[in-house]
Amino acid sequence: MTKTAEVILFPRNARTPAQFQQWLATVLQTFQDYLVTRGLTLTHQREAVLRCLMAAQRHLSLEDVYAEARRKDRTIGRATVFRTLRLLQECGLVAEVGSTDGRARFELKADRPHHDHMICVECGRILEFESPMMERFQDEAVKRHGFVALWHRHEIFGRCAACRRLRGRAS
Amino acid sequence: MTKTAEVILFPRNARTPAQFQQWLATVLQTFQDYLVTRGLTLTHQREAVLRCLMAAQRHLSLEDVYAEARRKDRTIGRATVFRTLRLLQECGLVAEVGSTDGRARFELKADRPHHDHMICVECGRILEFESPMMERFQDEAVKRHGFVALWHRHEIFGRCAACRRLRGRAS
DNA sequence: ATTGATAATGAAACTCAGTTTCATTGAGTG
DNA sequence: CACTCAATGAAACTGAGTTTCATTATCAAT
Ligand SMILES: [Mn+2]
Ligand SMILES: [Mn+2]
Ligand SMILES: [Zn+2]
Ligand SMILES: [Zn+2]
Repeated sequence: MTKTAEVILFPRNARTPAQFQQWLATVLQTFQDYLVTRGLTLTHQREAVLRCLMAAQRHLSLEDVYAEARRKDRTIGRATVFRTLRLLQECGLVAEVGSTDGRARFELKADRPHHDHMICVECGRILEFESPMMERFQDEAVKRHGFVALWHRHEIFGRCAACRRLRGRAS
Repeated sequence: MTKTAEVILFPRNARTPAQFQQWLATVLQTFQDYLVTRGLTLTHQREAVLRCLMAAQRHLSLEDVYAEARRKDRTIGRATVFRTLRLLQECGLVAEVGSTDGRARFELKADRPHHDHMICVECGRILEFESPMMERFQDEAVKRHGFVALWHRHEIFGRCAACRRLRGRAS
């Protein structure tokens, strides 16, 4: 049987400031291109939201983004953050991720391959992993049922290694 | 490469009335056993909620169960349905399933093996399938990260065969 | 039967993440 | 400078889910 390859994607590999700027420029361009097709413009508020997500080393909630963006610009509104997150999802740059506390989290899809999530019910940490074999058998299953997949969500809830070590043998 | 085995579980295989009664008795007993350990009792309201889920040929929302149970007993309350659904989840008889309309759906885990879901974004239909291979590679991935899985949710959103036929070539 | 303790219930109120409204501001055009 | 319309943020609204609370059912011990 073929070997599975999995990779932890967070924390994101360090980028030099120069590399970050490069990446930022690319992603901003992608966003702007989308906005143009909709007759919209890339405002500084919209850019701020995107920058927050790009700088983050974890999955942010709407409220997280709002708080973070607000540190730079005291007047930015929750509504704008909400609307920008929707735009970013529409153009495929951002995806929603499950959580254990009832608040949706968001992640950049920009520069990363598809992956699934393990979510720790203890500490809320989200572990990202890839499993090409799982994706492969999923494709098979979908085809077999004449279904056409648009997107999927595969989230495994449980306890992460760190929390198990901390709490001892109790599961 | 090994062949994957998938089975559509809904609509549930027909049961003779006698078989249904048998099944009902078993499941009710399981529920009651759990309630006893908590010092609670199996009331007729609680039984009604469970009966609704057992009789249903589709995934019901809280509101669905409430409406259905209400047809039998005009005074049953939304709060009781809510609380009963929670009890049923706690004892492992019922699980929550995703949806496309923002309302959680529930399904009996009672007599069925683990399975995942394909959810049609067009008609809301929920297709159930099993993929032992997927589960296998999932287990591998989980172990590799020192994670302990408690439960998981694997939901594929897209268009079902029926809706694609209806709407023509457009995806 | 009567009492007292506690489980159970349902109507209504509340929560809160998410979403919309609306008056105002800003950016661009002729 | 008008004029148009995208964009914004404060505040109001929404609605699934959840809790509160006054009332009712259950049942064990008199
Ligand atoms: Mn996947
Ligand atoms: Mn599964
Ligand atoms: Zn953890
Ligand atoms: Zn469909």
